[in-house]
Amino acid sequence: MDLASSLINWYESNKRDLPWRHTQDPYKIWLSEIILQQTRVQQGLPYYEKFVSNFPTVKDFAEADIDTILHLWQGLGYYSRARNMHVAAQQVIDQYNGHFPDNYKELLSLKGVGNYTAAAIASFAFREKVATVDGNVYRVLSRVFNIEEDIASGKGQKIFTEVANQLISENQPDIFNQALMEFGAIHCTPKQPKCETCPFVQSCESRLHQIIDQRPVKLKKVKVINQYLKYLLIEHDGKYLMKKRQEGDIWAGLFDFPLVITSEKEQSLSNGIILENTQLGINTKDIFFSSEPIKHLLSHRRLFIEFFHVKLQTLLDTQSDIFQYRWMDINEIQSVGKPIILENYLRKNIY
DNA sequence: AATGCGTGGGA
DNA sequence: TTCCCAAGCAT
Repeated sequence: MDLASSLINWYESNKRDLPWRHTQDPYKIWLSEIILQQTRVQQGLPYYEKFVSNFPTVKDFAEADIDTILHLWQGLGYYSRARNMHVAAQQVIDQYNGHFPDNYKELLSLKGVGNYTAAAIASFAFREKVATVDGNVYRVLSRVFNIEEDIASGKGQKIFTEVANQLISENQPDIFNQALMEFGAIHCTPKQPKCETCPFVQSCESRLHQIIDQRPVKLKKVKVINQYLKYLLIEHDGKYLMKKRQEGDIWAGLFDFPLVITSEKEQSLSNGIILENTQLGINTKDIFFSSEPIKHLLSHRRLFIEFFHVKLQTLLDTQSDIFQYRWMDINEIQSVGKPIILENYLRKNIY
């Protein structure tokens, strides 16, 4: 039996029951694929349910307020996915008359839809014969065929895509795609793959050479930098000063408090530094409480975060609006998307 | 082509 | 604790 057939057999008796496998609605497939980018099923599942029930159709999604979408996305990370989805939903309404494009090529034109996601929607919603090449596929193929090419390079991605399209089942391309990814996700796992019960153990080339743990080859290493964030929780009359984060940095589109960022650990919080960072005339003597530093890890940064509570003696004379600051009460703060570290701190200390 | 973009879980 | 990562994409 060929690899595709064995894989499909394995899939039929081992697949997980996931909600997006019960629909052919391209909108719901798209939603699930975006949510699952760089995200585990367990983490993404509740978000998928939330979004489907809040926005049953692409039209609902397109007409929604971006702040509402980001609030629902809160905690899932990579927030550009949500912002891009909002744009893409409007593309579907405006350019495709509300009907999802039904082929790989046109799907690629949607914001936030790249090679993998376009192939996934084309395959699962429209049965187009195109291989879905994701991290699982890289891993399985690199092991079974002992492919040494770096999966992060353009050349590598081309090679793996060709191999996958070579292997894809003629009659059931969609099932084949699901099967290959599912096999990587729960059987041919990054660590401790279940080789003992693997249907391909006899022919797996990297297994034969005992180099499973060296596949796939991934050369790029992310550089992690330290940053020290000092948040100012400026309170007056039950409201706090906040502003929406702009594009070009982490948490774009989410709301947060005025803050001072330093790259040095032992930077004291002087009036000058606060003024320089926030443009606000806050005086350190108005700080009545400061928290212990909290460590927050991003894939590319190590953040050490402190919270400084400020009670204003007199209302700020600033024209806050020119810096896009807003006074927000607890209800408003709860209703907008914020970095998870803020949500956690607020739940513990303020709400 | 290389880099930036979150969060939570497991070894 | 630290590291690696989990169904990528835009620039």
